Amino acid sequence: MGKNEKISPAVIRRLPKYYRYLGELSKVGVNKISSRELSDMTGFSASQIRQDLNNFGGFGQQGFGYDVENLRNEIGKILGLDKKYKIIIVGAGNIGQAIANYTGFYEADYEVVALFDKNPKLIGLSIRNALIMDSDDLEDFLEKEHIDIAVICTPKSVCQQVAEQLVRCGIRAIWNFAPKDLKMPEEVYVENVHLNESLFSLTYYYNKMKKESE
Amino acid sequence: MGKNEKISPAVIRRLPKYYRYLGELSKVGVNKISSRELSDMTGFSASQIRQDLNNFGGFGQQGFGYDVENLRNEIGKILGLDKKYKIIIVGAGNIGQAIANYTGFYEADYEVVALFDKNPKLIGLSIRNALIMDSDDLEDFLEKEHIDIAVICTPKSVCQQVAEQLVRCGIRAIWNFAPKDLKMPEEVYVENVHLNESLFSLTYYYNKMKKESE
DNA sequence: GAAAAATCGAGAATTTTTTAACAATATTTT
DNA sequence: AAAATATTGTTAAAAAATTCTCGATTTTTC
Ligand SMILES: NC(=O)c1ccc[n+]([C@@H]2O[C@H](COP(=O)([O-])OP(=O)(O)OC[C@H]3O[C@@H](n4cnc5c(N)ncnc54)[C@H](O)[C@@H]3O)[C@@H](O)[C@H]2O)c1
Ligand SMILES: NC(=O)c1ccc[n+]([C@@H]2O[C@H](COP(=O)([O-])OP(=O)(O)OC[C@H]3O[C@@H](n4cnc5c(N)ncnc54)[C@H](O)[C@@H]3O)[C@@H](O)[C@H]2O)c1
Repeated sequence: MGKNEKISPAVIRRLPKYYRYLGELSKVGVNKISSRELSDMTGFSASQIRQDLNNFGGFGQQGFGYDVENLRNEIGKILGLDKKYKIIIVGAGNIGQAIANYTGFYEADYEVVALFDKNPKLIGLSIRNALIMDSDDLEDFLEKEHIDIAVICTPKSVCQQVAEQLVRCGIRAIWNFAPKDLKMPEEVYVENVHLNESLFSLTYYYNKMKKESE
Repeated sequence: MGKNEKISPAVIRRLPKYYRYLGELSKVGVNKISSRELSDMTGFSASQIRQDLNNFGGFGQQGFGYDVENLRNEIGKILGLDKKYKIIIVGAGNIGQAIANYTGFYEADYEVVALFDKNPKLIGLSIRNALIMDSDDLEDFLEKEHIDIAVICTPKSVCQQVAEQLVRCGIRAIWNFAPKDLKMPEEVYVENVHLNESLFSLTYYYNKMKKESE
């Protein structure tokens, strides 16, 4: 499937956006799209879009454009959205519950199988078919069930030790919401959602704009 | 304060990370740090750290390093974390409530002043001193109160119209959690938190690693 | 107190990413 | 059916980001 070269992270982060727009187009019955039109929608340059896609193979047709449904499927396959993923969430507080409650990852087949917490008041409750379990039972659970992705929603004070426990039990993909960089072995991929950093960037640009408009 | 050139977004996104590590160092009593040590902690190269900081002025001392507390303050000033910000949240569902409940933006002075929702069951409730108000009262509220940042936590179907309403009422900074790109005039800064895209990237790298380890 | 080591800041070199150019190919028009 | 138009894929050029190098300066060692 495509070329063997290393694909830059910037490319990978643009793919989900293409995928989303293609999904919207598909939904409203558009079945052909050019890189130029996609550029107008996404804000990325047409050239960049073509370049990005050609990292993985030629999905378009010269003189014509791209078939919306086909391109969407191809990008989905590249990202792995054609497969099913089982997820657990560790830390069933504000963020952990919000994610468990979320039904909008529909585009792909993600299933939150269980949550884990150490707070006895939460243990035993359910969120959309997923039970909140005692975090003491985490290791036993992971021995029995195959889980693809673990979401860390604990306080930052314990996120590193939780991550290490997860990795010991075979987890290789972590979605980390705690504001700390996990130190992990190479074979584990960590995707951080650092909301503080996002808000701080926003703050910088907010102030910059205010200054400029003075 | 520093030079007039345009600073790249990549630099701005690294500053909050430096700021966080410096805060941690400060807390444990370290008061001197070299770009080399900061490199070991953050994973960014020492050269890049020095280059980044020199966009804003020379905060270090040759042969010595950087004063932790001083550098942290300087980065804080660059980001604008020395000022106070009033925030409202539109959409008091899962994510909106999670953010309102969050006390971890402590590093700077952010205050969630109010939430807005159209669900009568939510209107009137309070989250940490912030009242959930009727979204019909949003415009009146914004006329009276000065708000710096609006957080959009509504379903994506209404996020564009909500954003337009906010901008009409003078909002210039939006933190958007809805999975859609807002079309906004130039003078409005939008910081997107697109969790779907983050999860899709994670999925790509998870699959890539699995393939490589086969 | 002189020599050695550490370190920043600045500019140069390198690498990576993005944009532009254009030949090849498909569609549409006349 | 020929000409005009549209559009991709690919290669080249340009721009941007990162890393390297090194002189200047401070601290540490002997
Ligand atoms: N809520 C937000 O808006 C927000 C924003 C930015 C970052 N974060 C980060 O996300 C994480 C979660 O935030 P939150 O607001 O949901 O916090 P929270 O306090 O609501 O939830 C944390 C949960 O983790 C549980 N927990 C603690 N130790 C545990 C352990 N060892 N094993 C399993 N569970 C454990 C707690 O019982 C609690 O239920 C934190 O690291 C926070 O800094 C949250
Ligand atoms: N929860 C998650 O984990 C998650 C993940 C990714 C993206 N998101 C996005 O974040 C947004 C919020 O998600 P959520 O899970 O909190 O949803 P939610 O349904 O829990 O909350 C949405 C809230 O918005 C309110 N609302 C609807 N229309 C409104 C309007 N016109 N004005 C004011 N309020 C209005 C609803 O009454 C509801 O309380 C959505 O766009 C969702 O796609 C959420």
